[in-house]
Amino acid sequence: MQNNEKIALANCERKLRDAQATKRKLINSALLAFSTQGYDASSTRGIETVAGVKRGLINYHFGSKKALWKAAAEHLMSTTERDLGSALADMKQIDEEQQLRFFIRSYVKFCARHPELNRLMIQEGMAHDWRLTWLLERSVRPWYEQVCRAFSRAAELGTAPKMDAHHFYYVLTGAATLIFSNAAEAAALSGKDPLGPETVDAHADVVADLLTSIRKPL
Amino acid sequence: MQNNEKIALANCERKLRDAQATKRKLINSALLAFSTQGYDASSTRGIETVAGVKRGLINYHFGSKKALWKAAAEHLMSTTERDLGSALADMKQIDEEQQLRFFIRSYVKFCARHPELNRLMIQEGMAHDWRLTWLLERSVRPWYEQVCRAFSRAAELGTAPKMDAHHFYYVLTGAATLIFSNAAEAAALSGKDPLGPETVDAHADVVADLLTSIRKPL
DNA sequence: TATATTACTTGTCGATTGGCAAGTTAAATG
DNA sequence: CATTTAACTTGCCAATCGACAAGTAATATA
Repeated sequence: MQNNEKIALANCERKLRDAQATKRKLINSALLAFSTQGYDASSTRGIETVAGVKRGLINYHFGSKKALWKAAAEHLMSTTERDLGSALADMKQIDEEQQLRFFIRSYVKFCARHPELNRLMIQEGMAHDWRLTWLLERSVRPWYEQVCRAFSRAAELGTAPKMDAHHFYYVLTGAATLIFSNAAEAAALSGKDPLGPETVDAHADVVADLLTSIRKPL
Repeated sequence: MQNNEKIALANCERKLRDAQATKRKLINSALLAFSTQGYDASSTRGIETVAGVKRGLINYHFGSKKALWKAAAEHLMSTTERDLGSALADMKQIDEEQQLRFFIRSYVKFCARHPELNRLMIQEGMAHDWRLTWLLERSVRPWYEQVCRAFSRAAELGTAPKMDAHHFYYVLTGAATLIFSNAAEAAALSGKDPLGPETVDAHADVVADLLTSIRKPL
């Protein structure tokens, strides 16, 4: 009896796990398509093919293309909050004068690990439809205010250059991410892999040097 | 006779001008669609509707969607070269130590006047297909080398911050353009028009201050 | 063992896509 | 005035789109 129950439970879990695996594969494939091609240019059939699953499973598991986009965006944003959140927790352990520099370097390295985040923001930031509204309320506005607060604290300490916080946000975001968002172009221009560890580290240093008014320690 | 000839010539020119007007309207509409929605998400029927012309005229005047893209991109790139070229000619008239600052401010203000340029580059810079190849050979590579040369000259004068030219290119381009490319998002976050003259001028100052190591004159 | 549920599969629908071809219209030409 | 040409118009085509519905197969439950 107990044995049968365990087997039944294991089967149930395996079945659930397989369904979760299908959803996970679809979300990863959707994220790739939506961030690089945009929402309208991404076909559900193409997303299913890249995910390696049968046609129709998007509508079965998510109900619609719109719901798939929301699930994929939610997955990306929660991943972002988890990864960047732990970096920001580490930040508070270090010397206050170095915090802005640490923040910027962490942000640049995160953007290199997840270029799909900024690609999606670029795709959806140009026109104001339901997807930009969703992104703004779900994560962009909180993140924007967090960056502005970090900048204001650094400005009080004198570790940030003098400028308006709004311009700082777009200078930081643009300077930090374009080389990764446009990796294909950057690779063709330089001959090097923009997402390789050396380039990422060098870029993080450049952006941090520019956007902090004190020099990095030896 | 001479009068008739003049009338005939005028009629001929009017006919030709109307055809040119149709092509111009289609190119402007195509540029808007391709830069904000991307190539695949832009429909030829939609482009014709926005242009206010009848269905079928894209294939009549350009032959195919691909040829329309090339014509629109060529128009944008020649406009860019003309506008930025005159700014760069003005640059050589001023004090050499102020040239990098003037260059950056001119570039930022141009990007605000023509956000479709950087939007198109972002759309096409993510994946390496025939459109990125076309853009690279037609204009990106020459412009990239021009920026790198301007940076190197400024570095010799000591007016540029110390960094690799490739990183300078992407820091400048990203910092200068994201606030305009993502104007819908930036407007929602700040409540102000990112393309308005005050915001553009403030942004040009911020980027120029950051990317030149000497202060602006009184 | 019979039934129900979950996960997946497949056929089909109406709408939209880019492109072609056979038109029409009007001005230019001889 | 007859003919040609340039500019535009429209009907149609195969392919693809998102979505739905009617399946199948395997597992869970009673």
